[in-house]
Amino acid sequence: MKKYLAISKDIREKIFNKTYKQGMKLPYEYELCEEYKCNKQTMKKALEILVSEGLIIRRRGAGTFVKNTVNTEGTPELTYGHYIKGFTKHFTSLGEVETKVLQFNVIPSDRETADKLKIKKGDFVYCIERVRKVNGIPHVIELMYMPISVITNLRQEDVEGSIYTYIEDELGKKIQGSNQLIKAYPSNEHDQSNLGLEKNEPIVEVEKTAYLTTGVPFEYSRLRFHYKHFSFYAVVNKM
Amino acid sequence: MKKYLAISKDIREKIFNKTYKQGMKLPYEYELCEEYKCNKQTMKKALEILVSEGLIIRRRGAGTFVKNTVNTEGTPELTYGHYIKGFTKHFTSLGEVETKVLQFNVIPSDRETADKLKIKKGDFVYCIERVRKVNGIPHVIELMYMPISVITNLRQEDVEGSIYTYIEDELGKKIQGSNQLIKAYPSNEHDQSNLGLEKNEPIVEVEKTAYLTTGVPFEYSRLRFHYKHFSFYAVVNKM
DNA sequence: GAGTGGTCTAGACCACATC
DNA sequence: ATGTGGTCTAGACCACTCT
Repeated sequence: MKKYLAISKDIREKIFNKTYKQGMKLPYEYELCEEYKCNKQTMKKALEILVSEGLIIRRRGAGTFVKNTVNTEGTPELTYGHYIKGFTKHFTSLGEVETKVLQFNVIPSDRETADKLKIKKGDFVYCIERVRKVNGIPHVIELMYMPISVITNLRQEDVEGSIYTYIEDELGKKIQGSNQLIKAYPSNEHDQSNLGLEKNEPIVEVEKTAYLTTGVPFEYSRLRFHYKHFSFYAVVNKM
Repeated sequence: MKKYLAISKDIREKIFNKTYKQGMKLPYEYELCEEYKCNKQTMKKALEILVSEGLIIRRRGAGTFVKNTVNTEGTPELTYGHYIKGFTKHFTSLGEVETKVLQFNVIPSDRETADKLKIKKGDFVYCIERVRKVNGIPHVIELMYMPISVITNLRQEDVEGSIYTYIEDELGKKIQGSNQLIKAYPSNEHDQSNLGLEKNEPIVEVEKTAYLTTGVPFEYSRLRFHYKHFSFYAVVNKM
């Protein structure tokens, strides 16, 4: 285990433990270095993680403090947040994940899909449409495109389960991350019937391009969430 | 200017310049160190910024590469994104910002507002409701609460302009950041008449708690955006 | 095996808020 | 003026990818 991750984990726990309470000043950097037997830079890196998570703030000349706004009760991390591991792993803690496959075809890519996936227009892609439910409640309609040259031999049974698990465990490829554009729209009839929405109720669309550690894009998708099952929590630190 | 910011700025420009093109390998770390006459750690910090912006990826044993998904044409940064500087500064490049004040009162805080602002229920807060327009087009209805003990002597003319400018320039206080929860909802009649929405069109609500560098919360607000004028771009890197 | 980037240390000096 | 956290350097060693 990397030292800076171990340290940040320990201090994070102390914040949730209320060993370090809201608004409280943490020991000075050099004291923490002694406590954890590490160098200044390592401690800095550990604390930077907690800053980016919105748990602490650091002020030159003053010290390091637990933020007043920390929610030490239930973590609000049921939110969309860092959804990179895929739907299954993200929601599996909440209940039973079910998948209904609406479409599973191989088609020639159109201009936009080809652009996003950095392939040639007309190159074949999987076109997958699925409804994902948690405890029987529909959360999202996923419309995904994946190049058959990258994600090889995808089968119906993989599509009914976790595609990300297939990519990582079966194909042995590593996922790097994704770019996501989040917007809201009025729902259409397709959304309404599949997600159980009223006519005036909206969806939140996430347009997502995901790629492997090699830099190769492997997924372009449009995820249409029931508005009640989408929230995004962001911590914004100035500069 | 900090060295690592200067370096990351220069390399960022080279990516947008196409001096470094999509998918291209950057020089090795030690070569970049020589080029910019800096230490390994400083270069690492500079490149980390570009990683977090989604412009490059680094792979141990392989090298540093410009991402294939970089949009080197128009920056998509008209998005909500890092909206910390406040609406005025964020949108001022897009056109003329107008503000219509619907409410400007001092009221006793309710339980929820007091909790968020870490004050006692009943402590007085400014209650401000404004419609913000860009080039005459309404973008958002802002409903804001600020403790009168923190944001002192706010006047009608400040509320008609930029409150953030008042806080920083007149009061000389520094803004640290904010926590934001983003969700979509069907619009109500108030939204429809003020934002020019049809009955079936939604809004995106941002629930925001902002605080000063001292850790003191100074703003709790609910921003209701016209759905066409809200988008959020996120780069998610695994782990 | 060669060559990448990642982690960690030790120490000098700087910028900033107020102990 | 003091004492915080921030930046920068120099160098050792480790982990991973690609032949």
